[in-house]
Amino acid sequence: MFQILVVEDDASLRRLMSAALKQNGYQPFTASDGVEALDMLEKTNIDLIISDIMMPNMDGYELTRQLRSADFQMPIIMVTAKESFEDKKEGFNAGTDDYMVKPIDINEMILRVGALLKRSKLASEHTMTVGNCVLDYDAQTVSFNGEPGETIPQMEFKLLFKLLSYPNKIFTRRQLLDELWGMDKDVDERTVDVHIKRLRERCGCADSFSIVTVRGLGYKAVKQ
Amino acid sequence: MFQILVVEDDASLRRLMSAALKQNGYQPFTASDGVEALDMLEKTNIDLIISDIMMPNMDGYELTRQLRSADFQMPIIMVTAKESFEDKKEGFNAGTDDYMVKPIDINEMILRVGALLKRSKLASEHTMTVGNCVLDYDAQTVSFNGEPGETIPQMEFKLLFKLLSYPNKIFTRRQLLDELWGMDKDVDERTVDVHIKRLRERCGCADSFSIVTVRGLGYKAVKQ
DNA sequence: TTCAGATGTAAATGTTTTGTGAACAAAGCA
DNA sequence: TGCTTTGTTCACAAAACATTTACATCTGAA
Repeated sequence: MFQILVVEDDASLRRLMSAALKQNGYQPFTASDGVEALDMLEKTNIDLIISDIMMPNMDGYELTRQLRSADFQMPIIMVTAKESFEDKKEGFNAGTDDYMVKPIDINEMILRVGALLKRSKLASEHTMTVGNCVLDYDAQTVSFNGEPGETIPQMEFKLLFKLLSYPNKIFTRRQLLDELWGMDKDVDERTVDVHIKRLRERCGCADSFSIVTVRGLGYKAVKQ
Repeated sequence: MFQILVVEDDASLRRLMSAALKQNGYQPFTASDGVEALDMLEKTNIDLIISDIMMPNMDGYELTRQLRSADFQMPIIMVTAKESFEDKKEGFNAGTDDYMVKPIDINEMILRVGALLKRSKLASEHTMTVGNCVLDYDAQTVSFNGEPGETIPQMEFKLLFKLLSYPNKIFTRRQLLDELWGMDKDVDERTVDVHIKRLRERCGCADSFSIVTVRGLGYKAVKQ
């Protein structure tokens, strides 16, 4: 059973979220601010966190940053009152995985939780197999036809992993730069092209996927 | 733009709901009973239905059942006069997604519509199905008969998506240029013809729609 | 039926986007 | 430090696509 931590200072909303999670087969834990949350994380094995941004003592961003720097890798859903770009930007910099805007739709929350857990479970298996190709996230290696894995450059690996995690989904260059390089970096969009080119060469022997250009939009991985 | 069908026999309430939806950026369609509603569903691509329960000819439950068995998957909000458990039970059995009790709070209605659309959009991953043809908005692909989708050029995709979103609606070339190319662009109207031609070739194997010329006016997609 | 205007279509043209090699910069390492 | 690997930028070639053009064909009103 997945364990989910709800960090929210409004007690009635916290109860509502907690009840909905329980009803959907998750085990909820709660905290009313970031300090309590960190404390709770010490004592439990949390799989996913839903956290408000505005909280006393320690806000959601700070919580996220502390978690990530303490090497906690679970998905984090941030809850925000305002749907502003600045918020999202700061959130993603801090290492957030998803966003919800208040007032929260409980059904939507359950859906997002399910989606993130599914994805993170996949990611936490640490390997991804696509046809004759195996990616190992920990070793940052790619291997074909069962041969010993080859360590490949970080950027190429991240890019490949991202694309293969969402087959068929088109990523714009900007999206890839934001998500893989980071919002703050000021890198030319053409850089993506170069990494894509190198990836294509490297994955020439892949039998079950290819990286496809969608002119005017970006790139996507297509499974064959 | 999301298209919402209001099924309600009280004309003044229907108008009120319709106006509120329009004001909030949705495109409302109306029907006064279940039979009319089914008719309307043939001619449009409705994203969500708000339906009264008590109506002449065919009540809301029956409508829901017929829709679900005809494989329509859009969310349905039921409007009921009495807040009885039996009602809700029957409604959820029939396949309803949400409930509202009369007298309707228009703001609440808009909120519920927004929430449901967000959810169904998440779940359906942005696809539109018309007969044997599936358009995937994220992947910009078109597929027929369940075969793997083919990525098609942006303009063709936008054009096809637009036409199929409003089956039977006639678009003038000027309208299409303004809405798909953008007001500012100064493009010859004949350009539309060329894209239409290419689309027709591409969609030759579509079994349930075709793109029809309306001489002197423009083009429309017709469901068969 | 005729004819003018509307539409279909192939091909030419123009524009934008992408691929790619090479050079350079930065980081990691012995 | 000097060497190797990785990441980025740039410039130009190549490709993809959009648009225009020119002409054939169709349509409906007179």
